[in-house]
Amino acid sequence: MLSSFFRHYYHSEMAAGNNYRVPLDFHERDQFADHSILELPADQYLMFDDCWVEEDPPSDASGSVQNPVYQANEVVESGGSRSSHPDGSSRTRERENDNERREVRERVAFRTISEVEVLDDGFKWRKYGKKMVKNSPNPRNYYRCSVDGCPVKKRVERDNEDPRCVITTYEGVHNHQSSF
DNA sequence: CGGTTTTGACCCGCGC
DNA sequence: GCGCGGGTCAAAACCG
Repeated sequence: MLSSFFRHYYHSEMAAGNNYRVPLDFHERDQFADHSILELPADQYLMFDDCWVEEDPPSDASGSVQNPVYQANEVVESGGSRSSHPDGSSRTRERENDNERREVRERVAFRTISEVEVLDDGFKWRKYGKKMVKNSPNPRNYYRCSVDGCPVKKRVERDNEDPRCVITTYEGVHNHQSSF
């Protein structure tokens, strides 16, 4: 399940007064351009359906929660069954037997209005690559969680159209706590 | 000195 | 097979 780092991400960003736009159904596409985008004001919380159940539940979510949003797909192992998805917002991609290449892979992408490219989300990241992307003057940066054995990766790039935005994509689930 | 960044090379899947 | 796009490796440079 998506875990606490998303929350940290949001909290830190909200503290900074930023707005979010969350792409839906992200994992189906390769480009961001086609995504349907949900915008939310900085004072609203997001909730990824089952994601923040573990540790410190909803003291914060209590209020208005906007529904959201996004949840990525195939998962597995380790968390045990994923709950089926409530509102049909997410894709269920039935890949029938995909050759057991099941790694834990969950992906979430955020588009954030921010001057800074790397936002502090409570985790330590080590950069391992940088690429120029097609149709964009901006490079894309690849990061891996510094904690050893942790499979989480993230990629950061500045939005092509609307350079005020930074697109951050997280992939995977941390196997440890954040440093907060 | 240990961890991180940099950066070109490499690798892999896909379409032609 | 080849080229292209996207993702990763790894060695050297860098930095606290």
